[in-house]
Amino acid sequence: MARYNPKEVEPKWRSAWDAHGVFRTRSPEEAAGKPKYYVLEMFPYPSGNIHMGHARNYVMGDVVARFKRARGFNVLHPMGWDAFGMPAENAAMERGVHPKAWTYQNIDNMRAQLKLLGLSIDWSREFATCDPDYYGRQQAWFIELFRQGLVFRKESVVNWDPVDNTVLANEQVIDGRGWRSGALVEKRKLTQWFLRITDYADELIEGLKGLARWPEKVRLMQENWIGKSRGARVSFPFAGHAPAGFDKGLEVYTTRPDTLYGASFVGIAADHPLADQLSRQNPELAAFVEECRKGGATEAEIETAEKKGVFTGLYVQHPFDPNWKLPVWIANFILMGYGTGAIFACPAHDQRDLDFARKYDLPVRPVVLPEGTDPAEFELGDEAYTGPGKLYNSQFLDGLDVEAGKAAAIDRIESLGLGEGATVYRLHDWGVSRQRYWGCPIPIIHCKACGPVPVPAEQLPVELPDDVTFDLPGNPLLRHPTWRHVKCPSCGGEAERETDTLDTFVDSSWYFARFANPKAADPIDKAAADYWLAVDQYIGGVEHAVLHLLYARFITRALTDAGAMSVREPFAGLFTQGMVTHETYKKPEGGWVDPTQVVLETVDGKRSARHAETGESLVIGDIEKMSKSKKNVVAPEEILDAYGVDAGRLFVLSDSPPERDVQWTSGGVEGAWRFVNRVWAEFDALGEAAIPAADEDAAQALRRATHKAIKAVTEGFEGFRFNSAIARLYEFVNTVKSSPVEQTGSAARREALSALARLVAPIVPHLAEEAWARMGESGMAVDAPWPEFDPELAADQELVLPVQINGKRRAEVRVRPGTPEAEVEQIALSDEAVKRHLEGQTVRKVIVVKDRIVNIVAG
RNA sequence: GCGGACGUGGCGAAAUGGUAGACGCAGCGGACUUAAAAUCCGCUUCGCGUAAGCGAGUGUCGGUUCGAGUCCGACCGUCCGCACCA
Repeated sequence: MARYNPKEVEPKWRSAWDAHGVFRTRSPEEAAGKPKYYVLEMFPYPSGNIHMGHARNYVMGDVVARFKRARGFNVLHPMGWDAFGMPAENAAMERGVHPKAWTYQNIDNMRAQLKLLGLSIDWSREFATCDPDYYGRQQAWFIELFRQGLVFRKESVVNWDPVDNTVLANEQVIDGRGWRSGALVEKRKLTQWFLRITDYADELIEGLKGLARWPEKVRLMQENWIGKSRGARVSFPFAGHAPAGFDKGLEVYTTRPDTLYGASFVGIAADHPLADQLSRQNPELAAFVEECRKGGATEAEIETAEKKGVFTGLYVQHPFDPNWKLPVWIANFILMGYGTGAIFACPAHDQRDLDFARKYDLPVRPVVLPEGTDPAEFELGDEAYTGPGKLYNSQFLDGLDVEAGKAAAIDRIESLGLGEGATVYRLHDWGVSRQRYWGCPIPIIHCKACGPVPVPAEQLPVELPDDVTFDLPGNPLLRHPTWRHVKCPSCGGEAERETDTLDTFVDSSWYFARFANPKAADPIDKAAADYWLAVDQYIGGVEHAVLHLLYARFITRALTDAGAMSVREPFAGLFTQGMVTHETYKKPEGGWVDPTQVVLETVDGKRSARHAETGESLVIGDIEKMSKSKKNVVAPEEILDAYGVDAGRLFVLSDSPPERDVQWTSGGVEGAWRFVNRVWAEFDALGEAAIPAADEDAAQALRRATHKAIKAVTEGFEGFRFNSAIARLYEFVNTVKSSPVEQTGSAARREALSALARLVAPIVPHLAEEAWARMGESGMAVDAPWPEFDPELAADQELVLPVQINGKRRAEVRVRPGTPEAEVEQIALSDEAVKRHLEGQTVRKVIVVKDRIVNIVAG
């Protein structure tokens, strides 16, 4: 009996899988009749190394892929690299390596690391988004969308990251800081390329309803992000002379047109064009606008920020009453980026408006009366009333409830020609221009005569030049001596290439479709995409809940509408997995300590830590996501080296539900390693032939345990409850081990082990192969069909039913499954312990839940 | 402020409204060993009790139910997302 040696076993089986090409994806024809299943994990950025978080993500996907394979699905499980982006340029600037060399080197390194994990990936489909083969196709569809008007150019105020020297999308600004650099974002005016995601805003919200296998949380986050609101645009005509460009009045957006008769003033954002215009003549206004700009909508200072404003001196007319004049204020709480950047204020029914009105002593006029309130007694303190009620003080709206009032007000506004009902989104069009080198060149040529002209198809891909320098800040493409100087494809005149590159989120918004046929001449092979898409199970971190997952849904729709494929939702099932965390350790005087340097002890239930070398006692810190800065990182290689891949794969799945964070502990991985050995020991002890067991009852019990385990584990994998499935496997192994069926060659035992080898295969595939071979099976475990259970054997033959008296468990009775209620009642009532507890009481009622429980109500 | 999730032993966690704590970690006891490691066996929610057993127990308070960790309401706490969104 030899101890299981993963260092020999694991590479052997990986080679065998390779040699037999078992993970090569089968075409629909080859797979004849098998249903397809597309499993995909969010592809990694090639940062240089696979860390434990990657490992957990890819192992989860691999368990699904292997399980579905065994269950008879034709599986697609590919891998690629999200390879464009800033870190490559940072490396170039810091270390002088070329971004391309750095990236491909990292890919080679990480591919090798991933392969060590024994993943069932079809590596023949691999690509990186920085391959000209890939980004050239991206340029092709970009041009197609440009022709369709989904790509456009406009000057706008953009988020400028002063550290990365580039523009960021709204989605990439977090608390006013760049998502990658962490630098405070500045506002700049630039002409940029945009994708018209707002055209799909409604559809993107509607589509969420059909995504039954997405986490509710992610659907909500997307819905909130798109932020649809219904209301009205209303123009307030200027009283007297209208400022230049505002002949039609000042257009505001409101969701409460029913409260128009409660209007008190009209407010505009500090960066509203009108504020701009007025502050040029009025230093007081200019000073206020400047103050707002500085305070910025950046930080959490918003929370404490006081409502502030300044009167412009202008008045507008109320839309329903030309004689009613409302003052126009510039206010710091109005955002240019939402609606029209202008509002009408109804202080009685909006908290911000009320705060403002109280501060500047503006009128507060209630127009919504809560149910059952006397109009004479209804007064407002410091809290606006935003609830339901009947409109009053409102002329033609009097007596209507809020919803009817909105409709009536919109009707009137429309008939007066002053506006219309409108839907407004928080979502803005997606700015995709980045002033960076290491990205997909935007395939446009700017010609003074012809304007922006797409690069002709035969000139694609527009490749990045290799000879660039990173010694100066800014975009190296701008400094390249020749690259951008070209002839206009339209008129042949002197022209310039666009030097901006695409946001890397564009690269990742269609890669899943390219995997259907990564060698296709077209960006997307329609037949292949229609066969494989949607992705049946997508797995990744929740940090992409809005960014990547929203962009991918949008691009999929856009490309489908352009005829490239047929699917509208790219990801039918989404699973967001938790992170891998680790306890942190620090020196009393500060400074983090690597876990490998820490010795842990438990004395009288108290845990303590000390430094392995210096003996210095350490502080046990919080459990946090593994990160280099906290030094609480355990590299996958260390684990593979010590315990083998399988133990590592087992542990990352065993200790927590997959959607939750899992805490890495050395004890936990040792437990997984013990399990691997316990499983192997059973196979190692196996005899050759199948002979009848000596003990028929024990054999039957083992068979029952086997079929129960198959049922439970199968259900666990189906339901993404890997930790529960693993617990059932531990239980099963304990049962097999302690079963008195000691004849290692008995039929019942062989059946148990045959099932065990296949049940553990998705999680510990190398061990499963070794076990399968030990059993003398022909072929590999990876190709073996999933075990089926016999429902009769999986069911209990005898049940232990608890008997409760007044809800307290007092006894238990043994019955066969399916015993009729009346019979169970009799058995329960005649039980000695039950009788004892019922002494001196009358039985009022007996509830028997078949095969579950007996509850006797007595008193 | 708005929206959402969660709260169970020393720890990670299980429990279609039906025996709370499966499984694992840590701990304790034992076997094997000259010894240790490894391995194997047993115990391990808390309190009282030698034990059989009794009592308490899933953040707090209340409700629905024969029966609530699970459903409903209020509160407390933790985490996540959005945040002056008109």
